[in-house]
Amino acid sequence: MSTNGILSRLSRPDCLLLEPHLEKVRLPLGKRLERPGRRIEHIYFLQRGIASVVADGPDERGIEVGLIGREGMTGLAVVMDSDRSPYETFVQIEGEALCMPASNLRKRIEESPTLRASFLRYGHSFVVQLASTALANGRSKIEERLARWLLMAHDRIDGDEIALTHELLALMLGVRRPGVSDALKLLEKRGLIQMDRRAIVISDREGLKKVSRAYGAPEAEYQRLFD
Amino acid sequence: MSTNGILSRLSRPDCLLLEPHLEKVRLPLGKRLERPGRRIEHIYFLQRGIASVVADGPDERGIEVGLIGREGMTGLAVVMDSDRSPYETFVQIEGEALCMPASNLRKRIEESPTLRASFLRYGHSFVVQLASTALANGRSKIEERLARWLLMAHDRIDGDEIALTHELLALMLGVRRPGVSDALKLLEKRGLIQMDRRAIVISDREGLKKVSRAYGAPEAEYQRLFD
DNA sequence: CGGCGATTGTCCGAAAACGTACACTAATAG
DNA sequence: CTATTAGTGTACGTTTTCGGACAATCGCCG
Repeated sequence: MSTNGILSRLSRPDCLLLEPHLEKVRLPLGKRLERPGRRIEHIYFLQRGIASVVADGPDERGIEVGLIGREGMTGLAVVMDSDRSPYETFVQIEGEALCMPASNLRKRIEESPTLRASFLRYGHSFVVQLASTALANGRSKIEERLARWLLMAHDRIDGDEIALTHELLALMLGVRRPGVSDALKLLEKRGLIQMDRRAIVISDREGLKKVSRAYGAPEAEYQRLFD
Repeated sequence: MSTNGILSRLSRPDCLLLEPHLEKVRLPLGKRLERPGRRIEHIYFLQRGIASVVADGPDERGIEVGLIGREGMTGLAVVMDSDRSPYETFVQIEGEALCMPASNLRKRIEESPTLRASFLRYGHSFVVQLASTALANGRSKIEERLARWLLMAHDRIDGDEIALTHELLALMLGVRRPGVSDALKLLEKRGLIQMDRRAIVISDREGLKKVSRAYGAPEAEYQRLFD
């Protein structure tokens, strides 16, 4: 069922439990899927595109703490028996998702322990992603964090072209825009990527992995738990 | 029951469900409560002292991503239907905990939805803490991150004296040791802390909060969910 | 009391990232 | 086809942090 990593791995019964509530929706660029401190109304199982979870300090600009694509879902707070989170989630690269009301999800995971377990396991891999972001932010330089981000985005799209601007990337990483431009050029010089206007093409994944030291842990955890 | 923030807020029945399995243990400095990639054998509900969750890059030194004290528990991965995590958890400031086998916890949370919900809610506040660490690591300078760490530690101890060395703090924050010494002196000059050998005394919590811009979100979330 | 190890203070040059400004260039609209 | 604008390249001095070294100091043990 679906091209979503969580849904496609559900058992037949769990699948049937959700199906009546799922509705296909488009995810236009910039659409807000969750707002900080506001009740979560809908859960999105992404099929295409990328959403960012962004933390804002009290006064200052935000920084991305998590990335969600076709492997995952939004609204983990609901799975964790909460109903909101202090962070914002919005569409970074347009796509589609299957959407369902949070209240329905809450009921379904009470009915099916295996369904709940699936969501919790994804939640665990997301937790590892958060920790890995904290590690990267604390110990890696821009070039390395950029490589990590590109790899994570690459995992979540079709093809090798990631369409976004340096400006956006800078916002995500919480650094200056010229810092991103410089780092990208370094990666290009090493033959790891190519740059077009508004787009980056991944040409050497393995090379990027060597550059980015913090990539891999969440991905390994996801695979361990789902395969 | 107990001085642990989670346990003390459980309902009577949930309490009785856990009590037979809990055993009081000492937490000596440096004790490893979880090892990266290894099966989690025991869950610890801290009563006193502080444990650190540390992420290590493949080759390099680690960095702290989370802090656990009397408000919380270790072994969240088990609650998330996993059995291990890629990160290490060890005792940073000695204390005591109530300890139970992971297998028992797994069974109890299947028996009691309300018990599971309690753990999940704590898990949510911990997720927010991870995100907040990622924010601080990405956007704050050493002095600000240090203020945040001191506040988080202060929340988890009795009194105002935090006993540890600059060296340890540097490891936690993922920065150089002299960087910590310098930042501490800045905080001392502002009258926010006092320094003894191997110890730091908090003298102005509110002042520290002003310095540390990333403090507060996880704490607010914990309070919202538990009170 | 003297010595020793652990802890902290201080300094150096170098690297990384900052904030800001401005020129250039490609896509787009009129 | 030109004018406009978003996106990118580049440059400046400054701040922050790094990596490493070394001196000073404290607490403890013999």
